[in-house]
Amino acid sequence: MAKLQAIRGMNDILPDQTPSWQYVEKCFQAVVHRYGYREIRFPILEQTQLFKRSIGEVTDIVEKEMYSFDDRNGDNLSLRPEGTAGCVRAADQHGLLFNQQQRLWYQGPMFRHERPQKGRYRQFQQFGVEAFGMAGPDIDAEVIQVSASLWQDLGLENFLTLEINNIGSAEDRKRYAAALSAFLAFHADELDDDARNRMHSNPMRVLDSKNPAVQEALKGAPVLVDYVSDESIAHYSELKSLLSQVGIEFTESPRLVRGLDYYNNCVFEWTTDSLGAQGTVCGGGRYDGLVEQLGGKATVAAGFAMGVERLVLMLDSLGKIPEATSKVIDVYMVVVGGQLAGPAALLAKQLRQRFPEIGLINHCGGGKYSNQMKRAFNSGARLAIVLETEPEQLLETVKIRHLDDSGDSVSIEIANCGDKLAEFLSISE
RNA sequence: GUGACUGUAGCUCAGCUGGUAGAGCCCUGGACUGUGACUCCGGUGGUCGCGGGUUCGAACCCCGUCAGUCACCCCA
Repeated sequence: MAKLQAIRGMNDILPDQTPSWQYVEKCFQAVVHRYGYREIRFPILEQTQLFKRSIGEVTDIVEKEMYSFDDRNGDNLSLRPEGTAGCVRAADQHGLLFNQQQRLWYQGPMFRHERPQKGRYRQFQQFGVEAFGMAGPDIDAEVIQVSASLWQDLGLENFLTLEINNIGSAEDRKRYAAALSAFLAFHADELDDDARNRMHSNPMRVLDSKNPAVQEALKGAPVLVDYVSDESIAHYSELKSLLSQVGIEFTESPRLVRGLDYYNNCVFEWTTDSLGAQGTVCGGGRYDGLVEQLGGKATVAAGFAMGVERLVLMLDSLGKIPEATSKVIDVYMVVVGGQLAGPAALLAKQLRQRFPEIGLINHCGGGKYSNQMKRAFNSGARLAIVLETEPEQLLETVKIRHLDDSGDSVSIEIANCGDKLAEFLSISE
């Protein structure tokens, strides 16, 4: 029978890797806790309609990247390609939004059917925060600060740069898109196929084309800023002032356009050049119209999402994962001779009860002393407890050996094993 | 979705122009040694990603397919 393998772009995270992940998860949770955000969990599967109505019918994500299918009832469902839509749906459905302020965070797998490459997978993990019910630029600044705090904690602050832009209100963009669309149509023969396809359906996406010919043709194109309302501009400049006051550096990128339709006014991205082509580690912004668009009472909002794979990749390549995170156990028990299985299990039980915080592996499966000792060293444990007697003899003493360069060992009565362990591991009870 | 490269033991790889597969590491048994070592001897482990085709014969050629890597595209 052919061997089964994982689905393309869906990764197994093996024991050697999980410590890095746990490290990032712990940092993230510590940061959002400091800012008073509360965790929300919502399903991986939603009605396809939810994503169409929030992310946008003509976005790449909805058009060609969603995992959609009919379930047994004939309902069309999709694996979530991002978190915001589900978060809004859940929060609104349970009455968390109307006339309230909410600071929420979530974490979990997202799914997009893209061609996998470095930092881009079909199942990937996102962390995100969403803040509801706060209209001023102060919450925009706070959301950005949350992300900046995480970079600080992870030691990445020098490897990420913040880009921001003001994309105006939905109304502003509608007027601008019409003007841009007309401009592009006039210059259609200077564009490539991709740009021509989008010039009516989603003209703003043409702006960040990497094709030099297209960029050349865009010279003289209408500029979004000219279509943005005064109110929006005031909000944006206040945000910039706030960021400066808390010492967050940023660059303004007039071409920064988010790929999800629900964003408005201030949007931002954190990018790095240490990841190859997938430089965006975190992206977000305001989405004041989304709640109403999904059928709720109008509620302003802002948030971001970050890709955990990309963070872990960065941390690994930059050597920013502390070594201690992969430490698993403290003590390895070497058991020579099958007749000692009982006494070994009993001693291990007693030690685990007395020292619930330490990790102790009781060697199973037999094997000769030297091989067990090798495992003890490779396990990363600090101490080995050696159980060994002549056949037919009672086990009265055990040996505790330091697994460092000294290799020192002491022989002690089994009853005193716990005391000696506490001393060697500096455990105060 | 497009393109380039790749896919041989658990791991890293070799295998010349086609003749049914090797090395090192790992694991394991033993010898030696006051005992994670070194050295020596032995052992386990592969339907050569999968499926077709060409051939007397394919890991090596052809087609398809799956997966990996990177880039385009897109985004976290």
